[in-house]
Amino acid sequence: MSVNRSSKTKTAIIKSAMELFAAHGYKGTSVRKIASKVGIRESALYNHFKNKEAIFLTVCADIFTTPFSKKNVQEDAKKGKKFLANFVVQYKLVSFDANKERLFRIMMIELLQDKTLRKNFLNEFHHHNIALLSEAFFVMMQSGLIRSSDPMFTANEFLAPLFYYRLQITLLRIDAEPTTALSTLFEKHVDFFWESVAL
Amino acid sequence: MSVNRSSKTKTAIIKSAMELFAAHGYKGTSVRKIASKVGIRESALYNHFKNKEAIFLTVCADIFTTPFSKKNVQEDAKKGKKFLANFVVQYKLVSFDANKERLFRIMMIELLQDKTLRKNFLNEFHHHNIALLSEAFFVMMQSGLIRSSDPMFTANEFLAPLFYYRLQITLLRIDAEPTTALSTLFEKHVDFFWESVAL
DNA sequence: AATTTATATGAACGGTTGTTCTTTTAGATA
DNA sequence: TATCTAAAAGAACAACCGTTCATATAAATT
Repeated sequence: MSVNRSSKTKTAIIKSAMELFAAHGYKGTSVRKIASKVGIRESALYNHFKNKEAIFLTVCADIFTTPFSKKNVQEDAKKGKKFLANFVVQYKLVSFDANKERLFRIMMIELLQDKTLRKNFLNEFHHHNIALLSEAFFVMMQSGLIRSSDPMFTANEFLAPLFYYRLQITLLRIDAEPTTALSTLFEKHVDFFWESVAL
Repeated sequence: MSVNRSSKTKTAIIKSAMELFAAHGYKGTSVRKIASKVGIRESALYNHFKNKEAIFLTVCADIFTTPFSKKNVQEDAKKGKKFLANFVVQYKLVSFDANKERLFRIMMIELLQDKTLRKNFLNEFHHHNIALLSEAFFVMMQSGLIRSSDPMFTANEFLAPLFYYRLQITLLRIDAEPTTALSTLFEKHVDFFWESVAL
């Protein structure tokens, strides 16, 4: 099948493009540099993608896919601290995943320039997590596990440090600097947070 | 004095350049667009600045100037919650200052692409605040105002949400969306945090 | 008022950008 | 093996980039 060769270079294009976009952003990445990295000419790219933006959109396709499902939140939240610990473990895994990290870099670079990305960040990334955590905290409050308060605000206070630590890790890893000191922050955050809300 | 006319256009260049850099980043801002916004030709820019980078560096000159001085921390920290409330008030003022907001946007856009900026962010922005807060929390712990813990970690937990809220405000304001819901988060954070650490 | 000095203009440069086109090449089909 | 098809190459394009330079202009100095 001719599909094989075609899809093979298409995959190579996406891979190379992702690395370049993550390093230099959309404007800083030219179609020639992508093609060169793949090992083909720039004109050959157009056999696989309509234009540069199409490449970018394909690269960014699952930039907001999240491991956090709303499924079973009502039940899982009753586990209290264990629920939060599990949430943080998954958040940490994503933070240290090479591919997810590249997408995170792209997101942070384009976040302030691309309105669509910005909207998706707030909806898919922020609000999704806040909604999930809010629901969980609401359950915990009703179950008497934590002290009563505004669940959404509690969710914000819990999520914010995770994002900040992830950003720091990303920044350090760009320059290949060690992140060992930061990796324990996630678990410490759960302990600190739980101590402050638990009844 | 000829200085007058010169410095007038130089100021205009910096102003226009800052707005464009904040909106479209370094690569997305051309010297022609800066000149056009000022109302002069691109060649005239070079009478005031050596090159594009010199304009950018001038714009970014006080990107990391902070209202938080280490002066009197030892004494002020003894006020406990009031110290934190004051810190947050200043942080909030900076977040809603139009000029500081533009610089913050530029910083966030270039942070993942410009190594120097990244280094300065970690040193001047992050570590500076963490050092200041660490010192304050250490004093509070010794004074018996808050429960003993790692001061630096406590500082991280206190600072992280502030940054996250500021980022959200920035993102919303780019699209001219209301930020009223977010403006109260700063004060709520102080209350929430103090309740979790106070003895 | 005449001269000097600094700022603005307009054209031009070499280079890069995204994209399109025709031609060549290589793999799949018959 | 001959034919068809899809991917690659190579050249070219118009537009834009940062920067330079000779020239014109307006302001400041004498």
